[in-house]
Amino acid sequence: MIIAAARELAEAEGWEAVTIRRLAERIEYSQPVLYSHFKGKDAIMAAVAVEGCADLAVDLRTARTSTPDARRAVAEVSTAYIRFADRRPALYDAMFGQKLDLPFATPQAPAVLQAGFAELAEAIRPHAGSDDLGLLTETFWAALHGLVTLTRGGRTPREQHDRRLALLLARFTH
Amino acid sequence: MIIAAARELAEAEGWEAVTIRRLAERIEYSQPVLYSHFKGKDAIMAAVAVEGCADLAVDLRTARTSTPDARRAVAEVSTAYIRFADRRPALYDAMFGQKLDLPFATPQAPAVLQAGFAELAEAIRPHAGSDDLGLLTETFWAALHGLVTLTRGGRTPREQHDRRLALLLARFTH
DNA sequence: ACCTCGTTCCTAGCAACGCTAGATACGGAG
DNA sequence: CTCCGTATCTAGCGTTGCTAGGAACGAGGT
Repeated sequence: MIIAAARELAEAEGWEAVTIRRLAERIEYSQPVLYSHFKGKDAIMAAVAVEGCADLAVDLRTARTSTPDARRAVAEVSTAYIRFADRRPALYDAMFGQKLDLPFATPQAPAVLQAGFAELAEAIRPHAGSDDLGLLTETFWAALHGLVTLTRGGRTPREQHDRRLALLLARFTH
Repeated sequence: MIIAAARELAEAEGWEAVTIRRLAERIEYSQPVLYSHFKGKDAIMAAVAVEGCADLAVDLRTARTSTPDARRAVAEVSTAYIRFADRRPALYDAMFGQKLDLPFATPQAPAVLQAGFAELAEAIRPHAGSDDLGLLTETFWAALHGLVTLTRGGRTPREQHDRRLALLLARFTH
């Protein structure tokens, strides 16, 4: 209930509107109850983020397996990634925007997280050449993440988002 | 005084430690005085961010003009960018991390901001080929920004940062 | 039937936050 | 000597994350 309420509220009004008091009110318990389930607000956000990772992994997988063409697959995965960030800004924010004490690039990372990364890696693999797949995937991921955050923050005009993505893809596929 | 105090405090303890009360205490005035100079905390952060943009532009310029070799120039500019983000995390955060009501990719954008972007663009220009220089610069910038934020947020291990940058450069220069 | 005990939940409160209303001190202009 | 705009203050509002301490309640033993 707590996670669901936090997610709904965040997606509806943004994370700054998510307060312990409002969550408590919404689930019809008092505030201290939340602290007996989570260490604090950050832990609740982390839980929502993990849910979000699972969703993203699903999106990426269906995008990647939607076509046998290796070049189109990367494009599909990329647009799926960007679309996810675009349609679920609060979720994306919890996952990749904030400080978040989740183990990420380590074996203890949540499985859903590794699954999403693996989808990206599989899409990239045909274009890796002799480069290290893991590192290349991280680099490509960073580029996607940068496009998303700069556009979202208003640093980069939204209009030509597609053309920027095309430029990126042109440099990462061959 | 306000901007200087905010910047020092942010660089020393991070933005979450920067409160109006502490700033007021540090400059030895009462809190309302700050509100007669800035509309609110966000405006103070924006002012610090503009200062940071000027600093970054200087760093990028000296990096770009440090070598006549076009390929090395991009590399120098990139490492300068990353180093700036690494050594002044709070400043970088104010500039590109937060919501920030500054005009960015418009003619009204602060001159210092456009100056920094122009340095990036000049470094990229020799490798643009037939691509639109502005869009390509934005894309490259996004990739750098992604590398910075993912590493900073712990999403990507810091160790092989250099190799990731090398991969990125290999794809953006030719 | 009664007492005990762990669990679950609540009311109440702390310290800190961003921000604002209203009052006060002070200097130059008439 | 008065007036008035400016600069500054004290005090306080409403909100935040989080916690201390106590009340209610069901299971288990005597």
